Amino acid sequence: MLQRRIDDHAPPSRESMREAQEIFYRHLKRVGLKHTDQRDAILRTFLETRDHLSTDELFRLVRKKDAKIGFTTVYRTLKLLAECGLASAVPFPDGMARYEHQFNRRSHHHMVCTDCGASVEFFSPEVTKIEEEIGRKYRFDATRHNFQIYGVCEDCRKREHRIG
Amino acid sequence: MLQRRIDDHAPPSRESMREAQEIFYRHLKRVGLKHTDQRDAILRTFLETRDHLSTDELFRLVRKKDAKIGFTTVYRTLKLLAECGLASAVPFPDGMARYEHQFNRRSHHHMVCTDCGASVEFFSPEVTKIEEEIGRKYRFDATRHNFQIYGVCEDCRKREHRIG
DNA sequence: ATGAAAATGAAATTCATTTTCATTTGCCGG
DNA sequence: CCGGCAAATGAAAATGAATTTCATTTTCAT
Repeated sequence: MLQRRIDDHAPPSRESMREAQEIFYRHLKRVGLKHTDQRDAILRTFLETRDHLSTDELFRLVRKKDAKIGFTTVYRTLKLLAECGLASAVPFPDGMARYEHQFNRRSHHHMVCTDCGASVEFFSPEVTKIEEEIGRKYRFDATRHNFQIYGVCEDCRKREHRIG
Repeated sequence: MLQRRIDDHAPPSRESMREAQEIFYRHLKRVGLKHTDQRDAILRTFLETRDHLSTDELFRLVRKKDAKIGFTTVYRTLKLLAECGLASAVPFPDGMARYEHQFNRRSHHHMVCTDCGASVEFFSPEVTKIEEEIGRKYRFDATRHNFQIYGVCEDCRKREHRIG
């Protein structure tokens, strides 16, 4: 099931695409890795996509552009993107590792429909405040947090009502 | 890595143990399943343990009490416990399915140390308030939420300081 | 007690993830 | 521009948690 993402973010401009590539290349150089066409293609595909992608889903999208790119390369590149902060894992109830891109995105959280899998982003500055407070209180060096709300979305509730 | 849990909850009294068993048996009856010694032993072991257990970890604990109980039965029983609300999955960075028991526990969340894996519970009624607000706003029938803060705990920070 | 339905547990299977390895490619020095 | 070496690639194999299968045993309503 594709985890459709309902959000407020625009497709990336050529500008921001280049900016994200810069970040990626700088990271590669820093850890002594090389710049390749495959990594380029994978980054571009990833940034263009709004959904929460599993490795396999990203692989399928990449393959449409260049059938010679293998699953393993997509898998490894996704890890690199996560390392440099361009991608981050989002835990979904289906248990598969899913990533969303984080470039130029403001802090947000997800409501996930346990029925159809759709996720709606929401924004709550309070959540970030709680992270800070708790970190201070427990002397934890808090670096990130995870907040998801699970439930049934309006569409699914209506559908169930019609059927039931 | 065992996910040690630092919390405020007491070991279950004989009283509350029986209460939890009641809930379990009622659930079994409702879905037409049977009461067995194995399920009993697994529930008891689960309730007595404070850590966040993977299926395998619970299996090892159960096996100490009764070596004849198989992994499969533990796996299936854990699912049943989750179904009737006595157990709930907690997503940890190690990616394995981990459960904590929910009987007589007040709503809480976790700070997870990404270094040593320890988790500290914290309580924040605001988080529950946010769940309600967001649910109302987006007409989502919110049933539960997930909130974890990741970071480095004080002990690990000190240890790293000594080494580095 | 009896028999139908469910439970058990060892083994097999599934499937996402990760590693291996032979080959190809990027890139730094001259 | 060239040589060489470290890294990248990708197919295939390995891993390992989660799940299913199935022959046997147990529960429980009658």
